[in-house]
Amino acid sequence: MTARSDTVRGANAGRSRSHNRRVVLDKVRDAGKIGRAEIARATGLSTQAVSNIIAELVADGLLVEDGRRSAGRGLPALLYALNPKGGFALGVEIRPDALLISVLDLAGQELCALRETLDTTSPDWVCTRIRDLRDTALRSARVPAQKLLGAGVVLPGPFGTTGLSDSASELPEWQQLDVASWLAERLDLPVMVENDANAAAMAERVAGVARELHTYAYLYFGAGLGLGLVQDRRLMRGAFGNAGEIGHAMVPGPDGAVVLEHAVSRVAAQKHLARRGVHATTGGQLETLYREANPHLRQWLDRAAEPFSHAVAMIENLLDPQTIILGGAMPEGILDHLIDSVTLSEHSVSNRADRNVPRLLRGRSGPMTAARGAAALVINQRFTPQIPAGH
Amino acid sequence: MTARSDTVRGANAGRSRSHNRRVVLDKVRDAGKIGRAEIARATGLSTQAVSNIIAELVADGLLVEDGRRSAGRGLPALLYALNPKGGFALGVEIRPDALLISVLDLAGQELCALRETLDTTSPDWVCTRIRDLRDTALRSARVPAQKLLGAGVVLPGPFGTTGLSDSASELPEWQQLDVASWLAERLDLPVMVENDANAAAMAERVAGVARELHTYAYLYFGAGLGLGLVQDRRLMRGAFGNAGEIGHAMVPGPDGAVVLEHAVSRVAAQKHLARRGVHATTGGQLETLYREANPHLRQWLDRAAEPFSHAVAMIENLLDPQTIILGGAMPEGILDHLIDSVTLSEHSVSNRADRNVPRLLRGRSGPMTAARGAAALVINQRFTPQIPAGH
DNA sequence: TTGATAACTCAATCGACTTGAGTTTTTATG
DNA sequence: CATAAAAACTCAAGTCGATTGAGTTATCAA
Repeated sequence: MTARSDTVRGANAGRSRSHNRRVVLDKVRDAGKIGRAEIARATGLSTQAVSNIIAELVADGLLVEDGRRSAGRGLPALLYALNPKGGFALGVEIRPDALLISVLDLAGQELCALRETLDTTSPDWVCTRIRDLRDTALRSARVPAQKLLGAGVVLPGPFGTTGLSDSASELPEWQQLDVASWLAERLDLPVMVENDANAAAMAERVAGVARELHTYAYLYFGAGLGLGLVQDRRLMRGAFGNAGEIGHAMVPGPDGAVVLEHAVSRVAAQKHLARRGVHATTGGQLETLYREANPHLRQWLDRAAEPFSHAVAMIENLLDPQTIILGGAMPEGILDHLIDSVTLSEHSVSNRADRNVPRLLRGRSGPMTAARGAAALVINQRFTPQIPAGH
Repeated sequence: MTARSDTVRGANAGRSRSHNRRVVLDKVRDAGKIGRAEIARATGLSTQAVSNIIAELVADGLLVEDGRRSAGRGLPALLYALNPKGGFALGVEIRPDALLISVLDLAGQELCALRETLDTTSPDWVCTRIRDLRDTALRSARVPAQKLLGAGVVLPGPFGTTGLSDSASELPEWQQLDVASWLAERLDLPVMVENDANAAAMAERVAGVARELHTYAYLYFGAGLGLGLVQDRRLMRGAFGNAGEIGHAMVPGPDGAVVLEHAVSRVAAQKHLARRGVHATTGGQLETLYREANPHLRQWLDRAAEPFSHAVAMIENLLDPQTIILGGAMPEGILDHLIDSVTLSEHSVSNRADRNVPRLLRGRSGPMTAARGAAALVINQRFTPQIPAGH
């Protein structure tokens, strides 16, 4: 499914321009407002080049002029900012039981979120549903179709047939398909496909706690537990697109080694509760139980702390991220509780004096993170210089 | 020590050319011999552009013409190959007790390897020793100094003050220093600094089992256990250059959770043997014990298998590499034994039908891997297109 | 023998960045 | 308050490097 880059492409004038557009957009994005001269200094481009690129971006509607700023002597700089309405992205999350749609603007604001239950998951049927929901969403968000920059699609990983494939719960009919090009043709849009954790990581980068981070990990609570890895602004996907399958790692727990996601995940919590006669099928119910300080849930949290701490230590030492973000389909209170209850290893490369970000953060994107992240993939791509790869 | 990229640089004609030179070199390297037209097709450049670049590379001595190849009709292609003598790299490994030097040619062949015991490790003293050994090595390898492309330096990680810093065993005087620029000035060469595992990973890419791989992990047996991560030809260094500190991960073992490198590392084996009255301080002694089927060593290997298997599973599921390479200061027989004794989890993203590389490989670079890898960093850099970053 | 095919070269063109001179606006200074 | 320094920006020319298209050469197949 996920072809890997075996050859890197050469550069030419056109590809330089496209790279430089991204560089400029990225700089504007992270500065908020910024003048040409400052961009030129930061990027090593001449002010003239920046001027030309900005003129183009303004003409395309991606940037807008936004005031002046005087910094001491000299002509005050004309500032530019992102035009949130300059482009939009469609996010699609396909689950075995439901279809979720999100529309984001360039600034990462969610303009519309839709959800629909799926009875069948055949690609053709799902595709017609996506098209319907897309149209509904665009109407409600008042977004003209031609301003859609692309679509991101989240499918349950892992991709390809691997030892983790567990076809019962997943989307067997989709595994054989080159989803990106299949959907691109039918939606008439560029399409990017990712797993939930990677998408969620991008949601936080585009409009969440990771806005100013370039290297971080995102622990995604879905059915199981996934990890999205961002290194230097780009997703680390591994050789086959399946990096981050942390849920199956064995970690030490209170009663010996356990599979991480058997100890720390929403399903794990629900099973723990069910065995004690407490049934919580929705996130809302879990949240209520947490607020009511349900003793069984507390017990589960207490038992989850140790394996969770080991997972955090493992991620820190293997990946040396700026921070680890927690999010996904788990009530915020519970995520915060996990963060508070973790034993942060002193024996970690992340235990450093000069850090300016907490070692753990809770994400902001809430339960629709994956669909939102799917759209964020598209937006992030516009802002992140790529090494052009593959054919 | 390791400044991180906060801004990506813009492209211009000159930087495009430098990118394209790397792209062409990389293609020649992995094809062995190749003609202009094929490079053009593979990279998306015009044949004319490839011609110009090749002319430049030939003039610089990096490529040589190497025969013709006829593929059916049409003019047979003039083939080009790397000129191994077109450039050389110096590799330096600085350990608390010794200094190791390696000189590689462009093809990754080692022309000279030197080792010297260090009594003191003050930067000034070490620097003079490096200069001396460099001169000796260049003389013995008959390499003119002006053909040195740069120097790679391996220092014991982790970099910066972290929870893993264990200053007793390391090089405290070096921690405060910006080693790369400090040495660059004194050696009058571009200098790159990495930890041992990352360097070792590059050694295998430049002239070992990873020649044709782009995404893999390297488990490095030094004093402890480190992990070098290569994703899409580039080292994954984490936010602070300390990614891959796997040795401190807690993994399940035969008697409960253990620190991985307490179970699987050269020091672990030596301690195990010492407790049983067998003293093996050198790699050679370990190798002899292994060949003699020493029961204590066998017992250690048996006990190491489980934690090692967990580590492998963890790496596979977190990073989805093409393969995991084992190497470093551990006798080959023992590495092979570990590879044979590992229980490869079926429950892994690496368990896939379409793989064409074994899940585990032993590296080829032997005990001087890190110094050799240091030099390989320089060579790899010439071949690997970079996203230009930072100021 | 002849034509198709492929690799390669030459010369012209083009796109995008850089350079340097000049304009405008603001602030600091005497 | 006048003036000079400083900074942002624009204009026009120059340069670098890739592309394009026509032309040459060598090989193979019919």
